[in-house]
Amino acid sequence: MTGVAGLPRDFFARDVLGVASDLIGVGLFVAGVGGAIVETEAYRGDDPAAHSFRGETRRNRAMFGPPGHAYVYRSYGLHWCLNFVCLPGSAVLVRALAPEQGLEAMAVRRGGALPRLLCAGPGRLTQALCIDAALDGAPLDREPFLLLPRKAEPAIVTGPRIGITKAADRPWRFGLRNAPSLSRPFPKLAGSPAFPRTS
DNA sequence: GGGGAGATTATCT
DNA sequence: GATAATCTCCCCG
Repeated sequence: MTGVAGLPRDFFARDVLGVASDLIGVGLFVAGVGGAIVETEAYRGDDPAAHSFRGETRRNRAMFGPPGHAYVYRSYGLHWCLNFVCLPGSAVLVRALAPEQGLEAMAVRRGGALPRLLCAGPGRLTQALCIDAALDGAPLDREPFLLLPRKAEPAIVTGPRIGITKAADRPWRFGLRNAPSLSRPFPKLAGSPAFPRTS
């Protein structure tokens, strides 16, 4: 098997929306530290919110490379964010994990954060897993990465992507329903009993 | 060459 | 809720 470890060959070489959804529940480990992916977002080349929308730059070069590799970029000058490259110009942002392995290492790297907050956000999970520019463009089927297929069909919820202004209405955020480590809750459906119109 | 926005987060009010 | 931290790219001169 030559694909990403345990995942079907060409798992990433298809529409980014399907990849983002199918990544929920997949195990992500870096040097043995990590857990199950519980939140992702899809960014496509024809999507004004995507870094690749205006063409290739030094920062986004990995987004135009082969599928199944990492795209790591610095966010707001402080944090690193991890993406999985799919078809050229498209990628999945990994936003949150449910911590499983290496809890102590994560806690040290995260300054003693509560377990629920170790990997609950794109900047938090990269800090917990020691992901930075050194892994930009790295293949996901080799060390230090390890990806393991999910064991059961997860209950997936969707909603608008977080923190963007362009194409903000597209529901391209995917999550594991009721996961404690989500970066933020998913919005309830409008008109549901949880949100009575009080006007 | 300069100013502002951005796929964020910790800390304070 | 508001704000600071301060990298990279974009757009306008």
